[in-house]
Amino acid sequence: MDISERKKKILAAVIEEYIETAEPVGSKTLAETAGLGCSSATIRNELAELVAMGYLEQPHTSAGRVPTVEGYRLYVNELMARQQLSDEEILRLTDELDQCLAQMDGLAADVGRLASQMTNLPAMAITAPRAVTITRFDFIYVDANTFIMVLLLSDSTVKNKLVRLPISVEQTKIEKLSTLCNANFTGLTTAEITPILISATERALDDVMGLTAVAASFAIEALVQSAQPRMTVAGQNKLLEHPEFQNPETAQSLMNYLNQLPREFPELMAEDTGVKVFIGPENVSEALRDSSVVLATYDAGAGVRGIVGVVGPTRMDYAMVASKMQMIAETISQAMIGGQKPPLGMDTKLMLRGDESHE
Amino acid sequence: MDISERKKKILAAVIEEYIETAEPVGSKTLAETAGLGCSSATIRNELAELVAMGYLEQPHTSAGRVPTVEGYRLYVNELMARQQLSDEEILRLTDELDQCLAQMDGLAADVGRLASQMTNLPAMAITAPRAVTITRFDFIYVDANTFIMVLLLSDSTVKNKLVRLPISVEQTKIEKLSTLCNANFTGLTTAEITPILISATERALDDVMGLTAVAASFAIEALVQSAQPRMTVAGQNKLLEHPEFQNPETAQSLMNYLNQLPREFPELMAEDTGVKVFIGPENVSEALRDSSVVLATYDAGAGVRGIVGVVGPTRMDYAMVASKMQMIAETISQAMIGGQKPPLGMDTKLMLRGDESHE
DNA sequence: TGCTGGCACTCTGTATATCTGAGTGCTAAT
DNA sequence: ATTAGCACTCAGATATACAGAGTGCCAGCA
Repeated sequence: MDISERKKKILAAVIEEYIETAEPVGSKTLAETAGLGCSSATIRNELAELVAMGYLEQPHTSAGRVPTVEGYRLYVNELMARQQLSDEEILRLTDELDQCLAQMDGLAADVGRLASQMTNLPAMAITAPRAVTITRFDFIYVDANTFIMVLLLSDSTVKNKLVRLPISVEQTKIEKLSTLCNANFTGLTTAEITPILISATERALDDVMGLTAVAASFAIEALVQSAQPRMTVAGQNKLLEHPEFQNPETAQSLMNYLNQLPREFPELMAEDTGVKVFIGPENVSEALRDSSVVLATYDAGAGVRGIVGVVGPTRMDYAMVASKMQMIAETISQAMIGGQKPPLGMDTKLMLRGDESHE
Repeated sequence: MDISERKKKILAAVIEEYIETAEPVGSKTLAETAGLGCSSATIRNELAELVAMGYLEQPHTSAGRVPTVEGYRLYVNELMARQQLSDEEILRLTDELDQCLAQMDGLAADVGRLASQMTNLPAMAITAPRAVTITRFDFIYVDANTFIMVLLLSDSTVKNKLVRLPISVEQTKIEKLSTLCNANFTGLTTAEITPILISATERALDDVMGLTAVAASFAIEALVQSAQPRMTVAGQNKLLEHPEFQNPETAQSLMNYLNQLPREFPELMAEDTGVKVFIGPENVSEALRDSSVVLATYDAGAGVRGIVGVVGPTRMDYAMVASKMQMIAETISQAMIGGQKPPLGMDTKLMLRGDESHE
């Protein structure tokens, strides 16, 4: 069955009104607010048909109409106008992002915080790094009992560790360790740094102090850590602001879910880019069946992908949320790919200076 | 006025009962459960006196009694028996701590998570580092356009940064930069690294590329970052489990407070060591007036102090919470001071190995 | 054929009245 | 001092009445 233009208009009006008020919306208010030139009776007829078509429903015989999942879905897919962000918002957004891009490590947390702040909803952020190897080992000899290990990873991040030894060791030994590590352990994945390889290295170094073991275990730790997606949840308090979570049980179950998310997030991992909206039961997880999730995927360069998303009531301002999430994702992608990786190297001001002097 | 032994017993019984049930407790239940050999009428008389003394109160004429702040205070100070932790709990605790001590950086977050988990309450953790200086600069030359800066700070942490240059630079230049930085910027606080000093260094290096600026700004950034206390909040979802936060508004205001805590936490900073209990209005912050806070201070070595605390209803199991917090604080202190700083260097297993070979 | 005004009907949420029971304070007896 | 007993109080639960928002449908109108 086809859906007429007017029905679409009415459906959109119902949804937008419901998003604002969280109350079932009736024919009368629609006739007054939405500017379609017809009376409440006509609208009632249309509403009845929209109910029959499955886009709306009534909580009970004499209440207004409430959107169904199908209604929201239609709205999100076809009807809603993606909101234009105000200049002020865009400014604020880029500003905040600049700050949080300053340190790569806190990225997940900061992006999440940002998304939560902008949408007034709880947000989660995941950075999903790809498999990584060690590009280069360096050992800085501090004193006879101390050296610093520095690892350059293939994704251009650097890890370090201060190592204190219970007994002294000569600098030449450390230098030899460096040569061996660079020869034996670079370019390898976690699995490829085998105990056999380690003990071979140990023999080559004539290592009685376990130096190789320190180096190797730190290398593996760094690789594992990099391979581990960082996940954070921010702004849980925002949940309680929405009337559908006034019931403490509902709120609690969702918060509990969010708090244990890190362990089972993979289901959320969208494969392709862009903004995705999951409405109510469209969510895989049981705990999200009464909520909606908006996810945006961003590209952090070097094949690294991240996800930032928010959770809220099915009645959420999809237009607003979706456009903000898209904006966040795009800005991050641009900053991290287009911007020649400012977070890793130097600040842009300096970059410019360098460019000028090169000119 | 003096408080008799029996009154103390009754007060403790009331509080313990109330902690369990969250309901005003009456004379009859008291006569039955608490094993003091007297009838409900006697207890009624005693209760009336306890009310007069300010340790208990009645929500209304014909309800049971509820502890007042003074009642809780007396209980916490004198009456409660610090709970003995079970072996299983101790084991679990030390186990978890071992894991989270592995990386210093996540310490605040992990300690918070741990405290929250063990007490079933929202927890916050703060690491408060003292002022720090740079002990040593190292520059690792990767290729003509890239080098890694490594800073060893006076608190034995290491910071690093990968620097990508828009134009090439010779290794000798980097080496000279290293010498100059070590000469000019080590041992200084943020304030002491002045623009004058920086530009002097710039001239000495004949620096047209802004290398000095990169180095200096990273140095300052590292110092500032170290000086910034790390604060986290964990387990906010636990809040909703307690009946006093069933009212969404109460819960929300407290959660909002917790979420913005990082900006105004200093008031919480207890000056001296040990476990502290703040009951209801004893808290400085308005938002905490209806809740209680239990704080434990731990010593992370090198003068670094941290705080871990939980927030909950005034009706909380002080005995349980206080002993667990104390345990957490003690374990961390021991691990970080007694244990020769395992988080910074090598794992203990290795340490032992080293010791043996030295023997 | 499609729109509209009108009317009877339905149903929830709120307000009001009633009831129940836990718990008290007090008094008189031990 | 302690206890048993009794009348009293008050919050919370249950039941009832009420108002209002919204519907469905019918009959009249363009």
